[in-house]
Amino acid sequence: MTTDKPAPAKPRELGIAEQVAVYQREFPLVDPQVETIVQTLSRVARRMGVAYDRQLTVLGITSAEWEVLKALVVAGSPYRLGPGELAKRLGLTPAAMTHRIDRMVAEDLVTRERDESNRVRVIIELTENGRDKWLESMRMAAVFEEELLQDIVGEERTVLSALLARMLRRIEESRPDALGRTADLA
Amino acid sequence: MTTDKPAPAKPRELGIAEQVAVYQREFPLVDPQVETIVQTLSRVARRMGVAYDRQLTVLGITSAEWEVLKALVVAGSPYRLGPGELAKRLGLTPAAMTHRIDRMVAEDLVTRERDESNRVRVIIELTENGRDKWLESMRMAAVFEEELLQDIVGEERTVLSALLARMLRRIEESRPDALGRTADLA
DNA sequence: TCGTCAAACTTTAGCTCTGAAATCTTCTGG
DNA sequence: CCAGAAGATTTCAGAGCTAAAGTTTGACGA
Repeated sequence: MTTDKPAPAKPRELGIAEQVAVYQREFPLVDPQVETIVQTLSRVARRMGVAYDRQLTVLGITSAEWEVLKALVVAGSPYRLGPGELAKRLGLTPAAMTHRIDRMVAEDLVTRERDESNRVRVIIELTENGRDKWLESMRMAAVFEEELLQDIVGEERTVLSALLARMLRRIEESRPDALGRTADLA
Repeated sequence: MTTDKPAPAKPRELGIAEQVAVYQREFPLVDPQVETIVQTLSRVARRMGVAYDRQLTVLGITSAEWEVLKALVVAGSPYRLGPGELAKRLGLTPAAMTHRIDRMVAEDLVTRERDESNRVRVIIELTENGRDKWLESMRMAAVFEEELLQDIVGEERTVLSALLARMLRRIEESRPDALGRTADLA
């Protein structure tokens, strides 16, 4: 999910086929089929991000805030986590988490209170409003996603799912430094 | 392509199946198959972005800079564009473009000179170094992408390509406001 | 009972990237 | 020759983030 909201001007973009043709022109080694798949997948993901952001804007929250809501929902009832734990799960520093929580408390998305059993700790808890926002975001996303897959029907969905899963497995099973290591690096 | 470089801590993440199971638990209306496809696609795209960023780091450039290099390469030889035109193509304000170009000139990725035939205009031109960096980024990306698709062979690539293209078409052909419009919005 | 240390969060300072608006330079048309 | 438009840059301000210092609270050995 992308993070920016203000769009100063919409960027011009080539179609996939044109884009791949340009890459071939400037870098003849590319495999057109591979490049087409990769470009299409990236672009679909980007468009999805834009759509989600627009939906969140309707709800009056940012994608950064949505990530926190999601982490709390995923944690399950009673939807509580400490700032440090949230920071770990979101890949942020504790400082950034503090600021993000500040905003979210002000917007009544979460509450912040000290843990009375161990007063060093702080408990961040989802509010009713915060949970409602998350549920509504899921409702909107479900509508969007069903429309996105409208032309992919029946068995095709199984096929698509399996192919994507294989791509993901290929990335995840490689050690991070192994993937994309170029033997012919300048 | 994501924009951040410094990773303060790697976020914890559930597997796709677990993630979908959690969503089902908290929001029973989700279609597990749709959600699996969407989550997998998003995650593959995210991993790709991380991989590209790592490669660019090796080259010593940021993804913001890479976008400028790409725009110039796409424009074709002699790889020249004005700041205003670049800003339009990247979806930035001219001010942001000026700053970005400042950095890139300092790093010998592009040159900035006034157009002698119309001295209001400025010409940004790719340097040899800038072009080399872009070519090298393509070389690394090609290796990575081929590995990414290693388990998808022969006819499967055609199928995957077609399915993704259908998804993209579904997004692009909808008017922006139509996609994901929720009739049951609170 | 203390004193010291560690843990968890917050605060502060500084950085990068961006947009809006003002400014500067140069060209063009009457 | 001047008014105004076009194009780029400068200035100012805001959002987010990190690193490092600071604060509060709990744990533990002497």
